[in-house]
Amino acid sequence: MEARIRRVGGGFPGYEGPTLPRGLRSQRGRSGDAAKGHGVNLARTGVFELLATVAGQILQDARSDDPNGAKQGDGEGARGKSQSGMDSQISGLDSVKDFTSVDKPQSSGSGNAYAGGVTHVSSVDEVSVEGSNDGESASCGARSPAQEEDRGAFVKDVAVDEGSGAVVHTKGSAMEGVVMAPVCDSDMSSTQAGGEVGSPRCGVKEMVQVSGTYGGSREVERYSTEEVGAAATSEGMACDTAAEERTHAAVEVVGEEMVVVEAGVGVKQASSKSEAVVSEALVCSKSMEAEGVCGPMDGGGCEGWKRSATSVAEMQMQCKMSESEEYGESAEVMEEGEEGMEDDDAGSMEVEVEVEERKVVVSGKSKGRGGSCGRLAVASPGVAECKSSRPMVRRVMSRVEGKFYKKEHGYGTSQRVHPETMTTKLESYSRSLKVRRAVKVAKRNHVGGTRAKRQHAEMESTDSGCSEDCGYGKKSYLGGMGAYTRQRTTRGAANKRRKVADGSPKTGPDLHLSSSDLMELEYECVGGEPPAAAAKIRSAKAASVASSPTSRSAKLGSKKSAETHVKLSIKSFTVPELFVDLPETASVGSLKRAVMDAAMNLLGGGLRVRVLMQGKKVPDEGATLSQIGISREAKAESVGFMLEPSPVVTSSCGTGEDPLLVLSRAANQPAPRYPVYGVGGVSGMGDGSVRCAMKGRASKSSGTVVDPDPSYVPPSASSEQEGYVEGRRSGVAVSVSPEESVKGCNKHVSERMAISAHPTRVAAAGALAAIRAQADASRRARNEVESGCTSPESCGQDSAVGGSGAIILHPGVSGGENVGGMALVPLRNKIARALDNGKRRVRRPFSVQEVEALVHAVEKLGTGRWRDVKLRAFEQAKHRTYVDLKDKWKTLVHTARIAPHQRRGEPVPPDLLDRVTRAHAFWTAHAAKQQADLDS
DNA sequence: TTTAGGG
DNA sequence: CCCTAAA
Repeated sequence: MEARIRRVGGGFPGYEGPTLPRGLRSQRGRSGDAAKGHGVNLARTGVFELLATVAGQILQDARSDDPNGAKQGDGEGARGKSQSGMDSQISGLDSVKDFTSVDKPQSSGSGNAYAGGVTHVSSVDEVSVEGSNDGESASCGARSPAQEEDRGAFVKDVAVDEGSGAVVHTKGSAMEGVVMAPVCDSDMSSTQAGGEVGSPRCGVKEMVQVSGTYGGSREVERYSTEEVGAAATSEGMACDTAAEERTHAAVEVVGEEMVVVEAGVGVKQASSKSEAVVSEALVCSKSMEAEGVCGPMDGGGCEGWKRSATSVAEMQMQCKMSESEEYGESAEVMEEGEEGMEDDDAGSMEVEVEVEERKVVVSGKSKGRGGSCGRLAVASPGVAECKSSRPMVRRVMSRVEGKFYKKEHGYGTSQRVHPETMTTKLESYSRSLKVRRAVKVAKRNHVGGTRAKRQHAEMESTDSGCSEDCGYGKKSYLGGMGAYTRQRTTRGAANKRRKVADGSPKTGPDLHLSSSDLMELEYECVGGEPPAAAAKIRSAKAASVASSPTSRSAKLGSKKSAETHVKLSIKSFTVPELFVDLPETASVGSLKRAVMDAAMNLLGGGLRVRVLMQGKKVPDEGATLSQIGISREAKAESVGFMLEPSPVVTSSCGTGEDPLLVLSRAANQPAPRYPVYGVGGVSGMGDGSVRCAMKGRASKSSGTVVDPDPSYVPPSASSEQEGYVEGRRSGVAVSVSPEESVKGCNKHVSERMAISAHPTRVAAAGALAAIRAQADASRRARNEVESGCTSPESCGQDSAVGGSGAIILHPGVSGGENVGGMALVPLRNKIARALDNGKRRVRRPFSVQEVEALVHAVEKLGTGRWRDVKLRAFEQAKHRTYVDLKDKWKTLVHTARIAPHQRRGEPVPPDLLDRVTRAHAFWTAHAAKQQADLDS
């Protein structure tokens, strides 16, 4: 009886949350699948990113050459499509900056009409917005394919990079270095991605933001602007970062109501002169009504400029457009007669930002409805500090709607916050070194406290690249096939039955490694500078710990610090031979593509990382590094890594025996999805990460759980440090879930290769050469100002290679498993549906952020409109179907009713459960009433 | 395809 | 999460 009636309400009385943009409905036409089809290219990209991640530093030089380029996500080249550019924003994070005092601009521009929505933050140094426009960079990863879709969702993450030169500069006056970065939130919902799911970009370190959001997070959006100090300082490498200095300012908007501005200032050398820069970001949040500044436009979404926003004006236009969309939605809503409250507009927001004790830079208040555009100005008072490697953790207290959320920010990191969940903590840090890409972000959020533990996975962890579902960044742990625990349903009785399986989760499962985490770990190893990244992480954790009950992370962190770290520099991976078959008449471009395809397919088929010592495969997965000979004293040369196809067998993940890490799932894996990116933006949550399930190992190895999907940010980047990973990637976490990624983001990626013997073939060497050539080319291109990639493909390739820079194929060394003399033929399909194979999807527990997003959406939409809930809050979370959301709601309702000690899994904040209870009661009553009315 | 529910 | 009946 309930069903169907519910549509009417606009929100239940108790619901006070900000309203989300509803533009989604308009999408109704799109079938659920809409999401499914995007991003073909992305998929590829994602794969590459994975490789990149894994590979780590290859091609460093390339990067080092161009600072700007470095930022980008690179791997994405594939994406050819436009959107990618934006994502990268995060990348730049690493750079260190100082705050220099800048005061200028506060006033600038602010004259806007928006009702109070303007916040000014002034940051020192020049601020530029970094949008990764570069074609190359295209780190799209961050964004989930979904994001790319119509909606403008992405906008959020847009950053304009000056470095790229042409790009956006609007006002450019260098002098001021002011850059306007418009942000649009097209819809709250869509945004997240960055997360997610976005993007999940796989493992993109830099991309954190993306969509990770999970699902949904549209509500929170984050913008970050980075500036590259054009100025002089480029040389000061001391800080390790690259020459360029950047200032990173991120603004997050949650829902409409909240705007958080995060200003990260890279530390630059003190000596360097810092010029005050002001960055202003225009944020058009949907909430902000178009009324004000932005005029309505017809939909176009912000997407347009993601890629190459050329001018501010355009951006603004975009904003407008996006806004209009929302409007449209509202209108629609009205038509439907929802009485509810559209909270969207209402509310006031205050943001307080505390930067390293420096002062609150921003404090703004915006009030509901009126503000169409908010402008943020960041002023950074202090002088910069340079702590080189150390990440600074800043806490930002944001008060939204009377609630405070703490956020911690690492240097340069920008993350997306899950829309609804303010609690997400993001931390991004960038490592300097030559390679900046190392930046990662680990986010963690927990309101209640996450119990996830993170361990140093050492070599084991690898999936970095993996998962990002578009948007969310969460970590999921893989229980392993066997370990998989069945979710409890709301029914109480059910619990008992399946308990057997559950046991594991609690014990070991707590540990979650997010892809981002993994990345970090790797870096730690590689960089050896535990201090920097590690420290950051630690600090972040510590901070997070404070808020979370469980202090595991803290423990881990401390423990970790005590250990001796091994520094490894991975220059290349050995991969199985790849053969491509081309006619002599084929063009070089064809060759490149063929190679790329081969590589991608290989990846798509699932790769594992094998550790080689003295050229021999390391068999014992459980052995410590020191046991197998990897120690500080050991020669780096003795250690090698090899990428090999993961076994077709399902167990790749679960098998603990092999020291291989599965980068991507084997085809037969349950969900071979590769998350490409997280979301865009914040949403970063994009999901895209691929999750590698490290089955069983979690407990054994201590918690190495890989969470594939950091990307999604539920709202965006909800990657949690511990709990999730969002791929988060750098600022935003994006997590990708393998499955989703495939589905949503990259369908094609998942293809597998079949091998067939073929007479003519081009040796891998040739392929490698081609790849390298491309990498070089891409590198160069990067340096150039803006590279427009004309052809998506080529672009994609380049970026993928160069950006991720990671993978280099070595023909000579083929792992034992190579297929000799065969041509790789991709088999398409298949991966996508694990279920078809009878496999169960990998379990991906909802993160607090996701829960928050879900609750928020349900408060507004009610139960019985799961599709709308999905679109509204989890559009970018490809792995969350409306059925999943419905199921989750069911479990939440149940959870709220049982005693806390009976609850399992990551604790859901009491306040959230209260909201669940209230919303459930409200909507149940509402449905009953509706039914009664009908009956009568 | 969505919704609603049982499992 | 899965599976399915209904719609």
